[in-house]
Amino acid sequence: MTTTTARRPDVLTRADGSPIRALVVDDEPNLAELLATALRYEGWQVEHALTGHAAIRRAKELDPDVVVLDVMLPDLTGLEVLGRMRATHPNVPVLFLTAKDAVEDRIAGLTAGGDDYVTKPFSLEEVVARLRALLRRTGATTGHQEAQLVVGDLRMDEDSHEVWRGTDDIHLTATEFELLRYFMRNPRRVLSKAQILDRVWQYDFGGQANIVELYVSYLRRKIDKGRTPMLHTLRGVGYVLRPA
Amino acid sequence: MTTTTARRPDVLTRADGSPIRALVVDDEPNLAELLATALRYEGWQVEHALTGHAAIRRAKELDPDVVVLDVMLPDLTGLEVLGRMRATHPNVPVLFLTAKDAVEDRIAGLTAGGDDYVTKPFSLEEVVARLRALLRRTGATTGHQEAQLVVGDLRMDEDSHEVWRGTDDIHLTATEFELLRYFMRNPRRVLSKAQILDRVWQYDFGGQANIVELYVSYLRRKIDKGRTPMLHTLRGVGYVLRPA
DNA sequence: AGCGATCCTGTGAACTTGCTGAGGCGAGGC
DNA sequence: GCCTCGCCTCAGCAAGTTCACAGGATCGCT
Repeated sequence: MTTTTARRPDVLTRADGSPIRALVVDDEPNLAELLATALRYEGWQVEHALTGHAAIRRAKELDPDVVVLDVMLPDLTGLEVLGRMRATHPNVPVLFLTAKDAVEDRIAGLTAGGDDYVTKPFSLEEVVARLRALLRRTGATTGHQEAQLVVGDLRMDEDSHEVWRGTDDIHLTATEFELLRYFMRNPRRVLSKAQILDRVWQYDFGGQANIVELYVSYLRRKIDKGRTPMLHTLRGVGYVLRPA
Repeated sequence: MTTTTARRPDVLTRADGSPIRALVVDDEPNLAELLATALRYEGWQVEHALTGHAAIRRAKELDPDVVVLDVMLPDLTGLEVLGRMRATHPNVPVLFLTAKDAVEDRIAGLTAGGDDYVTKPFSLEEVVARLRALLRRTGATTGHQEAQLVVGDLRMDEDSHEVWRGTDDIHLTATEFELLRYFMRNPRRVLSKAQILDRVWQYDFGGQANIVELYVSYLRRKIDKGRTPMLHTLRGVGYVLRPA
């Protein structure tokens, strides 16, 4: 329970093999904690800051590989923080968090430098996926594979959102895609419905738990139908994706 | 972890392969930051100066390959800066930024030497495209291709603004052209509506977000109608241009 | 076998997202 | 000054997606 590395086949690291350093900037402690936990679980080293000024200061000390930045901070706007941070770290990629309905929450320029953003409420899988995409682009290294996830004859390209089983390509909706990505990032590992709900659905989802069963059912129809099944149910425990 | 190169197939570099050096001169910090971010994303090394005097000084030290110069600076006029800069760097190409309603004869004088200008508010794609055009003329090199972009049987000549699909030539309006250029510079890559809006529309565009859908619809009518579609929608994610 | 718990999936409603026709507005050409 | 063209808004429709619900199937246990 001490080591936090090599839990998964696809841990990203810095070029020298040391852990990715992430800086989370959000003034909402619960949300920041949620994010920090998820990122630590990726094997990354996480710091967090509550204000724009604190963020700029921490960035100087930490020299982070990636920054998660709420655009609505008590003291500075996202663009201001970005500008000041870019003065010392011109290339660090930033993932912005914005409210969905912040009416004309001017996002202008936020993605101009290849940065990205997600709207609240988000799912952790999505945040992690986008951070990984940003890191891949700026040269963090993974043991072996690149933007493709492969389990058995199942293949997923995270960048283009394409999925194949063998030679057939498979069209998935956004939610189905995220669910499958979660499975593919955790092959041969049993995932409970609660875990799935926490990772794949938005953090404020308040619906029925059987939504997971429903989507597993959709997925099976698309990836297992007429083939050797890869998605298995462990009654009372959860689901597992196993190579055929 | 600091490398910003080789993200795209068409990165411009200096003759010896080192990154392009750009100097951005504008007294408006947000705008300068926006430009710097976009140019860094092109893989260039960017410095910026807030005043004419600072610009002249930085130019001497930096020996830039290209300069982006606001004609309205607090201390000197564009012409003055240009003159002094040309004393030390007679050939460096300059892209001027001017207000829409600037006096035209002034600009005529400024661009006489093969330089170029764009009016504010501009779109990042336009600025980048013009800078690339200036650099091409002064001998910066790109890996392989020249002023032509090719994706599948789609072909675009950036200099002449001509576009062909197969043997048919296609007439596009200015906005359609920029949108397609953005797609063609990022083939097989999913582009979100936000990214597109950020890059292709003017930075102060405050209108309806569905303008992107509208123009994608126009583009499809012109390049995909009656053919194998190349422009695909990924619901909830964005659009992607894929060779047929 | 029988029983409860668990899981699967068809149905349909609500909602979201994307597409496109109609039309207003302004700039530029004639 | 009129006409054309390009840019854009708006609104309605179409299609795709998400989700609740509930009845039926399956499983594990006794």
